[in-house]
Amino acid sequence: MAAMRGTSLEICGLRERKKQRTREALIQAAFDLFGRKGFEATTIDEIADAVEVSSRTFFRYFASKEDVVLTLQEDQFTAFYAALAARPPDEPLLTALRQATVGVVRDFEQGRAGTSAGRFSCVQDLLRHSPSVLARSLEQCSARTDEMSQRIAERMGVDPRTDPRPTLVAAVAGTALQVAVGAWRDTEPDTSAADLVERAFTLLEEGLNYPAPAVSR
Amino acid sequence: MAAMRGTSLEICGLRERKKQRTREALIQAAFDLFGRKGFEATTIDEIADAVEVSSRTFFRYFASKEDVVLTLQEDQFTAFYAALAARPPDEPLLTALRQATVGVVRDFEQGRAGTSAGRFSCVQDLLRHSPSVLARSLEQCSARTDEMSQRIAERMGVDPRTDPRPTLVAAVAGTALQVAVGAWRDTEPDTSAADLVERAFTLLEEGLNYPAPAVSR
Amino acid sequence: MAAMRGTSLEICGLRERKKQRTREALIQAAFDLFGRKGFEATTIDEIADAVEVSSRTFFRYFASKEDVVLTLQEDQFTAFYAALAARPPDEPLLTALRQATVGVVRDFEQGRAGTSAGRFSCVQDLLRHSPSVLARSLEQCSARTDEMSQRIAERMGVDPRTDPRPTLVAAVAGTALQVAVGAWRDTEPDTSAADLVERAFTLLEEGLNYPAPAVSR
Amino acid sequence: MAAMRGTSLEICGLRERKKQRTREALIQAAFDLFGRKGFEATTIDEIADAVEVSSRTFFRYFASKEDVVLTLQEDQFTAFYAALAARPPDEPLLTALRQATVGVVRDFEQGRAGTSAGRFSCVQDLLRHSPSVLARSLEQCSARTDEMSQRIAERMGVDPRTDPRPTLVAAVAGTALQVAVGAWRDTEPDTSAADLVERAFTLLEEGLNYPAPAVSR
DNA sequence: ACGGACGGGACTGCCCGTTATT
DNA sequence: AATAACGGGCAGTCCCGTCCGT
Repeated sequence: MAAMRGTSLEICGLRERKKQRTREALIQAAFDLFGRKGFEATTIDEIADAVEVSSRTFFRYFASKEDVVLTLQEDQFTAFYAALAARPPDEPLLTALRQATVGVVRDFEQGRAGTSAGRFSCVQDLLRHSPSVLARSLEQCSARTDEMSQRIAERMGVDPRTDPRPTLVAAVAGTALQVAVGAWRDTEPDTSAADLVERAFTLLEEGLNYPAPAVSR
Repeated sequence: MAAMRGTSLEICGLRERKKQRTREALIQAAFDLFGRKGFEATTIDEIADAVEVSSRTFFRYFASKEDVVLTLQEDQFTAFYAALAARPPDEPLLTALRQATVGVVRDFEQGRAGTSAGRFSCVQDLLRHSPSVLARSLEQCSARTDEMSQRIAERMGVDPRTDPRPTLVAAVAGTALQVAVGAWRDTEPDTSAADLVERAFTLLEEGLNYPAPAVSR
Repeated sequence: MAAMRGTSLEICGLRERKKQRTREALIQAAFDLFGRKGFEATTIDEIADAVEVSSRTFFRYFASKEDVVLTLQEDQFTAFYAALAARPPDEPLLTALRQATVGVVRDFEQGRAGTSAGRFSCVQDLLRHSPSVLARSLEQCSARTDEMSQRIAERMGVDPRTDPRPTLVAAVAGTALQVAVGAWRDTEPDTSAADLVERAFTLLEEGLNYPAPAVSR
Repeated sequence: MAAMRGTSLEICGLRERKKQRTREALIQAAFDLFGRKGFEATTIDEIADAVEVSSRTFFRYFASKEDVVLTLQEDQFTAFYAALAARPPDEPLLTALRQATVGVVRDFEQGRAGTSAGRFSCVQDLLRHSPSVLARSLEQCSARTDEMSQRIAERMGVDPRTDPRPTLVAAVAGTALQVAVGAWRDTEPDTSAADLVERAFTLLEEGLNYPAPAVSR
């Protein structure tokens, strides 16, 4: 009666399909409105109206207005985990993180990563101009730090509950990414975000404990 | 009518004093209620009622409920800037940051840093249990990163607009602090937060690019 | 500085007057809509829209939709307590209750008892057709029964905690009133409710233990 | 497909039995939850969850949350009608009502009246602690007053549409019952409800128009 | 028959602009 | 002129009850 359920791509029921369509429509409508009127000026009722559902339904799909935006980050995290797992196990840690991160950023930047990729720069704009989105994004990132720590600990072959290094590396790597993306937003539009990310991780690899300048002043 | 306003220490007017008292009373009442009923369960009306002002007045002193909590962090940043400036100029960068940070944390932890210090652990509890407070705190921290970058750039003798390193170091140092405080919250109550902070910065100084384990499993 | 505040009639500020007007307008609009569409079918938004305030404002004046209706009962209770206290102390109990009740009903029925009186029959309809209003009304009445018992006990010169009679009389009198009003709703529009109430109380005074009919059928 | 459905006693099918079990389980779960958290605070979802059905299914059995509670009272009314019809026709009215009422209460109180009887005191607890349940119950009682009036009118040999007395007696008798049960809830657990009911009806029979105390205080 | 999705209404809290009061 | 009360609007939650696919 239930033939083969397992692959994540499987979209058997009529019902599931409708849900996916509603969800995607909400995201699309939200991004449209955000782009046109700004994030704070867009009300949830407007988003819901655009898709012709009730605002109540919006909340069945997203816990808050910010969550629509964060959907994209979810995908990025997922992609990152896959990329990290694909790195050769004998690579030094930060090198592997750099390679994985840069690869994911490049994919999203160039729209190679599915539906959500095309909204990469749009999300960056929102993060730039809407404090509450930024706040939620930061929150989500730190919430993900636990999972990141776990994966890094596995790579290092240590226990994250006793060794503080995985957690620290996870957090620092996340920060480096944020700094790089932040810098990217401040540059000309045609700069490659991936390049800036690569540079930031390279600095990390080289160490940050810069000596005081030889000639003081 | 406004004679000589300039020095920040000036607390001459009767009016200013009353404002300070109202402000402090609001903070005190807020922390009392937060401690007793939790952050989200406490309404602004309750805080205002406890001090016998209107809730509208609350908003003259704080932009939001979260801001009451973040008052403390302001003090910490201020203290940190002073501590960093006091480090000898020939110290390597991360070493100076470590010394400054550890000193500030130790002072607050031990209640040596004025009125707000005694609420250090209370704030940590709020950060732990109230997502919105955490979000605002993270937001505030990244907002402060610009100023941090500037100070670090001065120490390094470079221009933060062309050299990405100060910004990266500022962000990474902030992250290290957060990770350490986060770890501290998960330990027994009598652990020293300052010690954990020191350890995190020491790891940073040593570099994070750990090699892959010799025996691959 | 504050000249003579004490009388309940005092309505000095422009503000208070506006509040009273808003409140009264909400009540009026609510009753209009209830009358036209029924209680459940009327939404708070509609009431608020009719007065051109936000629905949020509605809730500043009434805790719930039902509370609009119960406003009237408050006035009736207050009037009744006054009327009962005014009866000569040597009147038999049910007689005093009858006189007080009939007086109050007559005043309300004829619109002599302030603004709310004109809505007497409308409230009765609501009580009849809207379960949730009835429920709240009954709740309010039972809450008031204690107070009624107390007043009756005082008149009887007994203690209501040991003597069951005051409570019984209070409840029975309330029931007689309800029955009379219920019968009145089923009659032609120009019947006097007060007359029916008077008749019901007279029956109570005469005793209800009717003998079986002499000729059984 | 539906073999022989006619007699109400017929409980042949496996399906019907399951339905009865579900229904009974819902009632039981509802009463448990009402007792523990109160009526209002209990949601239909919780009741449904406790029986492991969807809330949708709940609505297949009961039109609303209140209906669960009122199930029991239905049985009591039915029993009362039977008891009243069994009284000798030459008994005075209130006497007959007293005998019938006391008998029914005694049966339920002692669990002699089928499944629902065992929940008698449970329902009383609900009536005691949840005003809204009480309200609903009163509402149902008033709804039943019409039927009661009819039966009483038959006994009196009059027409209830022209003679107000049957309606008044029906309502007053219901009130007396309520007052008695209310008083019973406030006494020690082992008091007999039936005794209190008997006392209340006796007071009614004696008349309530107590003279003013000879010595006015 | 069942249950997930949905609609929609009640209600609350936060925050802010306007406006009356002192 | 300073202050706070009032009102508005939006986010967000909860719950009831229905529609429709399975």
